[in-house]
Amino acid sequence: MPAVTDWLTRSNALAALEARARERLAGLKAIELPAGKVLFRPGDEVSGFVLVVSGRVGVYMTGPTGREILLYSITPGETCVQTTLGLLGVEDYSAEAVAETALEIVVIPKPLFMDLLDTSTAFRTFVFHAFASRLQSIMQLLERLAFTKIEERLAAILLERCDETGRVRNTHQDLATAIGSAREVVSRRLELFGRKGLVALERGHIEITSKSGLMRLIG
Amino acid sequence: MPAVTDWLTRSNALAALEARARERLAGLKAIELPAGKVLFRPGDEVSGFVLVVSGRVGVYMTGPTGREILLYSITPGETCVQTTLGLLGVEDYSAEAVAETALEIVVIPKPLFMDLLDTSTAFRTFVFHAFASRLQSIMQLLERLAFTKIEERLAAILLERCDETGRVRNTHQDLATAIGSAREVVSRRLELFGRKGLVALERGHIEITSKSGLMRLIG
DNA sequence: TCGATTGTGTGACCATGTCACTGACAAACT
DNA sequence: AGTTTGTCAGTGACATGGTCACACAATCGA
Repeated sequence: MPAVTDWLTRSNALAALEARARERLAGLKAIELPAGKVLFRPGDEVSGFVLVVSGRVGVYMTGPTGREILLYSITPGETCVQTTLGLLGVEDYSAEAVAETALEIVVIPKPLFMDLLDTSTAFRTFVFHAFASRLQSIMQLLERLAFTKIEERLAAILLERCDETGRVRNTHQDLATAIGSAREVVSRRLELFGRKGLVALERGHIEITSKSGLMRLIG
Repeated sequence: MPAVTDWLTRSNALAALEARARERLAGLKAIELPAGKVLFRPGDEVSGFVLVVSGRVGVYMTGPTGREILLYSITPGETCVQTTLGLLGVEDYSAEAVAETALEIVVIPKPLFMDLLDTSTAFRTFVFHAFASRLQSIMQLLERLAFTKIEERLAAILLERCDETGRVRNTHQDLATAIGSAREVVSRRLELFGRKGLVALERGHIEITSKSGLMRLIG
């Protein structure tokens, strides 16, 4: 068990919080979770409002054939709207949240959450914005899924996920999930990219050899 | 200009509103709009919170090829989350809202909206629930788009949109938009349904001849 | 070292979206 | 009535993408 962390101070998401609300939250400890831990599955009971302090969570939807789509990632300072939906009494649906790195999270128990919503303007604003921007991002995902070609989505995700040296530490399957496609499709398209000299393929990762070439594919 | 309507009384969405908040809203008049009116387009300024009192609004997203998807419909007592996003300062994206029938709407000006959010628990709850259930429905749409076959989506929309006698007063294009597909695809699939004896095709509408047959396709 | 697991490559096939048409029908106009 | 115009539906050809069924190579544990 870690020492009580100063998550409230570190979390700039709640920086604007009033002193009174701050006091109420001060007692909560951040919980540490290992990478790979499943935060919730379809049908789970929701016990509180989840705030990610450090690390990254992926929220996935799985189809009947086993194909998966990454709905969104939760980064530090963000919350899991899925659980918020549950707290507000909306039935949930089939999505799964997985810790993609080691995590520190804070769980605000439902009664405290409800109380803060009523009493803290800053907290309310925070929750509203979280909702709004998540809705926004889901709509963008929908738009990409419905209207954008694989080639473009793939190029975009490669550029998004590469490090400074241009290396993308993802398997083809990871990339396929991220863009809502199938592994085989990604493999084939990557091979094409390879033949065009845009990338070099290795087992488990990809080297981008022409960033500008990929960027041209996005427009 | 219609007489001041009693929209607040008629709208059971805000039935639980406190007396004080009710007073603030009492001065607002419902606005009547004709069918076909475009409520907003991408890039429009948002002046207030929109509540539909009667009629139905369709919110569509259009792709570069001209293909359209119905994101959701707004029915009486519901709000347009798109405008709410705007009010909360989230940039909006390319969606369009069209009156599908004649409408009565109420627009709560931004300052009053903000004030109600701060002072009325019931109003806040209403807005939160609106957000939550819209997010929910958008996710379901995403799920259908990503994982469900045309046949199933088409059968579902036919059953959803038929009247008591089994007639669906929609063109193939309407149905295609509703399920996020293309007109030609819907035409072909409908012809197949016809050959199987599930529907009879006419110009401008469709007669369902075997409800149970369509239901079997959904599962 | 020997499986077992994981990541990738491939071919075949089906479902769907797109393009480019055609014709059928209905409302409006002369 | 005939003509025009616009909407709606049917169709063939083709490209893209998802699914299935494999093969094979790299990696990792026991």
